[in-house]
Amino acid sequence: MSHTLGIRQAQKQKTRQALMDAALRLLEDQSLSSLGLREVTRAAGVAPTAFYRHFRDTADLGVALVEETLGSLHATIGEALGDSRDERRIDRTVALIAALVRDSPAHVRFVARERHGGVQPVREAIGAQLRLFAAEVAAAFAREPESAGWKENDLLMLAGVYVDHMVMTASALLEAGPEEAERIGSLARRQLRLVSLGRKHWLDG
Amino acid sequence: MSHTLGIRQAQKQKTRQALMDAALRLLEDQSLSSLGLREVTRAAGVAPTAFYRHFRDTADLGVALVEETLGSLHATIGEALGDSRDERRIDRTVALIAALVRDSPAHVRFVARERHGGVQPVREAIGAQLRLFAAEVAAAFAREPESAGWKENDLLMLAGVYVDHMVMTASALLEAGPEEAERIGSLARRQLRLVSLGRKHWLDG
DNA sequence: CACTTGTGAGTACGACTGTTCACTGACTTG
DNA sequence: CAAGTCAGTGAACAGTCGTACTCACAAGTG
Repeated sequence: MSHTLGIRQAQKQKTRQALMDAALRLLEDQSLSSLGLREVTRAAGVAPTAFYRHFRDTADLGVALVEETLGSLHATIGEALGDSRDERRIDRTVALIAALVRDSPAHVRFVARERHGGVQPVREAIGAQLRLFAAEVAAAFAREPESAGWKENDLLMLAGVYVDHMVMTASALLEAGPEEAERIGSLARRQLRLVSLGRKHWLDG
Repeated sequence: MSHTLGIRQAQKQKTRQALMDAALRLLEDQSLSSLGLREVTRAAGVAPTAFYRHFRDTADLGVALVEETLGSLHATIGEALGDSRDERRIDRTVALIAALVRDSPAHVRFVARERHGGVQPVREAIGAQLRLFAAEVAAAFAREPESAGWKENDLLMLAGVYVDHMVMTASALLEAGPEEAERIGSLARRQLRLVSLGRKHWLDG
């Protein structure tokens, strides 16, 4: 049973999680580049020096937060894209984004904010994850008969539009309150339908 | 001749501009929420207290930077969108973005970064400007015969896709070096063409 | 001319920052 | 059960931060 972590390891993980949770809460109204190490430890109820047992600096913590937010999302998104009927897929995708924003708004806010933020390693971590998503979306499209005749490059282009659009929608849902969620969801679905129409006629000319 | 500012006013403007330029340079590798007042004045070669003569705080300076970056862009963008031929308009739009990024990368980086950044007043200022752009783009589309039968709401939806896409392209051009500019420009043009195809067939069903 | 106004300089303050170090005490291992 | 490991502590370091003062001086006004 190598699964059961020792008491020691378990408590370490707990402190690490406390630091990440505290950081995420503080990041709701500031950027990572202004997040102080002491600030985080204070909010987590830990001595400042304990921070170094888990992260090199706040940028390192940021990268860990990216992993936590986006790392477990690949399976979910692949599932939603598996639907072959266009209308259904759009509905499921938008619903997935809406659920994500509803259930963990702080995580989503963090990623949207730091995607172009002032901390390079975090920007790169997010960029890498999003490129991964785009590749998966492209692969899902490639499996459909509609994609016959498409160049791989163009499939990636299309996937890029989808992924960018998801991030934009998530961000819009965040900035608006829950009362506007339905309006934004409807807007997002129409935009995806527009893109989907473009896809259908891509090879026409 | 009320145009000629007094020597006094002129020097004040000069100091103000020096502060904004210094801030913009510092913001290339950090976010506004971590930008210090002293940091800015030090870089501008001015005493810390002089800052208060021009701005209430760094957030206020940020709003001024938004105005400087986006305020003068409305005319330019309207001109590019005036072209009625689809292909030409796409080329001109992408070229405009590329030129903007080439000529004032720091300004563009600032806007892309703070659009979802940690300083609320700046986020709102950027949001307001982008909504203004979207309205102008929608108005430009509305003038074309292709838009007959379109609901105003759908025109705004289409315009939103355009504006979001411009920001994304600008940001992508920033993160990649100049050697990748052509590849990203080509990608952006294909994505706009996809959207344009969707537009043509929007009323088909 | 004297007078008001506003700009920028200078100083000082208390609070906060990241990082280092020696240390404790609970858990793990032989 | 003893020895070793190591997450977390608390004190001290040299900085930076925003802000509140006072002050000199130049520009515009009557």
